[in-house]
Amino acid sequence: MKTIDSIVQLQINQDTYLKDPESTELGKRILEHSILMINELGFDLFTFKKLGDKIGSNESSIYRYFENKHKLLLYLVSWYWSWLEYRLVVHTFAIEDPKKKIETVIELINSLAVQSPCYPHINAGTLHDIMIEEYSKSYLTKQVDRENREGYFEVYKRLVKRLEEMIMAYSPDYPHASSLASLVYDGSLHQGFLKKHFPSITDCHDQEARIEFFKQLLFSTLNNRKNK
Amino acid sequence: MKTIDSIVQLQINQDTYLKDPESTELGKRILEHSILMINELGFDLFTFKKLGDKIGSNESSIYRYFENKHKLLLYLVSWYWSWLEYRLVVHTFAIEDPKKKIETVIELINSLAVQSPCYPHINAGTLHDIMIEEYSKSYLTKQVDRENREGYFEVYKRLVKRLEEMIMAYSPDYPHASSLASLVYDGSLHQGFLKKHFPSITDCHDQEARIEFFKQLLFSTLNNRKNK
DNA sequence: ATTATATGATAGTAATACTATTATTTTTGT
DNA sequence: ACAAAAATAATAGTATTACTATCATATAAT
Repeated sequence: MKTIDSIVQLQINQDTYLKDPESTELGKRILEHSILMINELGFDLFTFKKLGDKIGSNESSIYRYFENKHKLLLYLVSWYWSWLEYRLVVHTFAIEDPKKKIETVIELINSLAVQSPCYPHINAGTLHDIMIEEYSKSYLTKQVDRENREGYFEVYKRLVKRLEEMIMAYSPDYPHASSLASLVYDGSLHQGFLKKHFPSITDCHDQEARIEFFKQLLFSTLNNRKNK
Repeated sequence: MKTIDSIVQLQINQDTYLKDPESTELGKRILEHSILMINELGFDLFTFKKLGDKIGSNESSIYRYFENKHKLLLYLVSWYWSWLEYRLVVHTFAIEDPKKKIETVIELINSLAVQSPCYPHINAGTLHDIMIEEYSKSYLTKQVDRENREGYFEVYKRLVKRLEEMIMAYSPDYPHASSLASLVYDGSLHQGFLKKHFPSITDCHDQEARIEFFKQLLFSTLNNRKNK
């Protein structure tokens, strides 16, 4: 019997691509190897030319799938958040206890990425590394406001709002639920970066430590407020 | 009588520049207008050619001060952190109460940048905006480990450690002092970005709200631990 | 067998991120 | 005031990037 995960299709914003990369073999090769290459070279040194050479295809063919590498990054980022959102919903839906719900979210955000059976060409672990090293570049641009209006960041904002709602369910009188929620998402990736490159300014040297850190942070903040 | 701030010279890592931009008029013009231009165009579209045109100087002359625009960004970032470090030390040195010390740091990090009288050509407000929009790009590179070894991020790490020490003085048994400290620095800039571009996922719509948010976050976390 | 459609190969453009060389101006030391 | 040194400007040139355009070929669908 198939697991639920292996029948799930993720919806990615159609404006990120010209031609759906999931619809062809070449498209999937583009996704697979762009993830590996961005991780190897870094986003700045990654080019469609190099990717074409790697997969034995032509630069011009890749341009038929993605307008440019920025859009490809937006695609990958959306894919990552969509996959996390799916797992988050599945894992928290049936939970009644608001505290347990929040704990589960923190665990999911900070766990090493789980591979999706439906997308064997997308290496979730490598994609998670890209999120740590390159994610900010997808929104630290001069076009961020236009792209935001055009809906490129919807999944991410929805994810933050889901956590925000859980926080409000747990502590209705806490006044900074959305800042706290966005802090957990951004902070988790940032602590992941520090662990790799600036270990002297973080104590979260593995995912367990990170989970502990954020759980304690969040519940102290909320409980303290409660008793106020 | 001169204020103390107007006799202070900031020490910037000498490897960020080829020729000290503070030593000449042209150097100061480079600093002044690079800040304005990076803010206007964004770091990605900013080039030495455009800067040269703007200040009526030649591209090649700018290359004599900075190896490339990445090094210039490292310079500006170091300048920002150095100026904050200086103000932080001055404002907290004489404070005895560990709680008051931490509160002061959070206020300084989240206050609109104060102009340095010694550096009229460096617009601290604009530089703060650059920190919000471009700072991450200074370390999200493939050379980050080498550059870290070469000392380019020392001021920043020292700043984090200063807050870390204050946290430990306040709560010696808290196990995540450095992660909490780095979270405050990174989180403050990130909340600043959200306010500008993704206002729906933050409640910190002005600096007072941000200060309140981080103070409450930090002291709840630490106090909860204390009573444990 | 014909025709769409997808992919590949090639060429070309403007901009970027420089390096190198030479000319001109400014500063300074005597 | 003048020569030497230092700083800056002007010009040219290179490899790479980020594309666009055109045309050829392979594959699939009717």
